[in-house]
Amino acid sequence: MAWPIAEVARMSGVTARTLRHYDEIGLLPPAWIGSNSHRYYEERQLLQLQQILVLRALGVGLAEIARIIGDQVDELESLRSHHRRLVVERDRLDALATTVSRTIADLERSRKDGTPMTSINRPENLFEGIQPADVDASLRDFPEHAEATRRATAAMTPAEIEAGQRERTARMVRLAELMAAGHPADAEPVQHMIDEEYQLLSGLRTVAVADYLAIARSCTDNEQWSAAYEAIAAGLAGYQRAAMEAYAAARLS
Amino acid sequence: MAWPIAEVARMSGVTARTLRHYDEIGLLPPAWIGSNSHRYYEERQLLQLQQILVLRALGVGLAEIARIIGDQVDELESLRSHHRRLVVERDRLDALATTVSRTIADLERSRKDGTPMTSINRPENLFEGIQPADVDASLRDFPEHAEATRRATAAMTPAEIEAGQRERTARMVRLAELMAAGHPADAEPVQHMIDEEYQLLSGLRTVAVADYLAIARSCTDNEQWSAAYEAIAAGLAGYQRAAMEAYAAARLS
DNA sequence: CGTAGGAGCTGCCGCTGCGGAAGCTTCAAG
DNA sequence: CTTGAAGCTTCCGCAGCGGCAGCTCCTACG
Repeated sequence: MAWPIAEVARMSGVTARTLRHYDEIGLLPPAWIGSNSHRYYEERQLLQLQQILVLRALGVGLAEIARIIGDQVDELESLRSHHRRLVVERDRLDALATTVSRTIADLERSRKDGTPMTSINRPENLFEGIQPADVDASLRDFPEHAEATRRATAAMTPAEIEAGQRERTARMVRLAELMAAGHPADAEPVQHMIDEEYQLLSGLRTVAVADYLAIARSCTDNEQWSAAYEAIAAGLAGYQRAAMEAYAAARLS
Repeated sequence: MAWPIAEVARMSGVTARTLRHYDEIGLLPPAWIGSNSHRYYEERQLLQLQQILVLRALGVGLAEIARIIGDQVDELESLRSHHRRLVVERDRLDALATTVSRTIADLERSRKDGTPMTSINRPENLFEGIQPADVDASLRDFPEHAEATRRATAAMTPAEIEAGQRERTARMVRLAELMAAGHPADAEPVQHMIDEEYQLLSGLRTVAVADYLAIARSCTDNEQWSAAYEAIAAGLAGYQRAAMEAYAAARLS
């Protein structure tokens, strides 16, 4: 008992184009191919198609589905990791929605009052503030770490160093957005970012709590650093310091 | 005061590639282009870039950002609609995560007990159940609506009719998934789907509450219909009927 | 017996938002 | 004079198909 492609399409609710696509990527080849090169599917293929559709409805990617079908991985295990991804993505959207609604409220307020909004990233300041050199220059305040850092950066390609710099800048901008959105320094999304930073930092060098707090102080006290932060948004240096101190108090023994 | 592309990249935290891309799609052309065809950006462009990055961080698509920048639409209004999209997507992921975790629990249980799971979509039944003809045949039960429906379908192209059939099938499969996931018939996700169905139906023909309830009864009482439902999953016909009746009770005056 | 229509096929372009790399020019420094 | 850095354009790739063009093949109808 074999069915042509259009029949299968009608039965399963997907288009024939999709079935051809699944054949093309090797996810679901037909049972056999007629002399006129028409695709014919049998029960086994339909069963697999149903499994594919269920997993797809659960948001699992086709590549992942292919691995599950091929029995190379455990369905339960893969569903569990997929669930984790779903929850993370949901939380991200949730935080995003919160930020957006706060932005909307701010905009409405500033339209009514004429109050200007917190301005992020005046670029002329950005230009003055974030010179690549100042990251290195700031190391002078931590001579005992300079050596470790130098060794770490020496092992990196220029491209990696570039990328690191970009990421630091982007991170500061994101932090400024959170600040502008009205999150207090100890709010969850902020602390989540600070945690990421801490993980990166502790990957680079061993960092004691006292050292970490010293770095936090430098955000406002070190001229180069605070200039870089303030160039992005007024008050950002103090905000970063407060966030780091809250992080140390809450999560570092 | 003009900055070359790499400088802007370092300042803003995006790559030069991204800036070129934004130029390419017309989102952010540079202030001017040098005789060596190098791109140079000035303050105005940097300010726009910051606006772009903020909106992008809020998850707004580049096309939408372009319209906002071009002042063709109101930023507030567009943010509001974006917020709605975000919430919808978040809720979708939330429901998905719930379903996945339920699926995981079911799988774990059936592995321990050897209890079989609710089976969706045995395809051989699907084949018997969902013949395109039966949708038309079922109209015999509603002669007073047959004419209206015939007129509506006559105005559609064959491709649209095809698509409609596929969508109905896909909808039934989704409903079966919700049922298998353990949602009661009056649960929110189920009722949401039923509402979509109702909107589609009332777009096709005027439908009174009594008629709607008659249709609900047909799900189990009409042989063709119930066969189609049961072919997808055991108990689906009764589930659909219960969901429709709950919908009528809750939302139709 | 010719032809029209319908169902199938292959193959290519399009969407989003870039990343990555090849292969070229141009400019300043050693 | 040569090297290196920085810029450029152009193309391929990613997920998951949708939608077209242009071909073949089979059946039914006049």
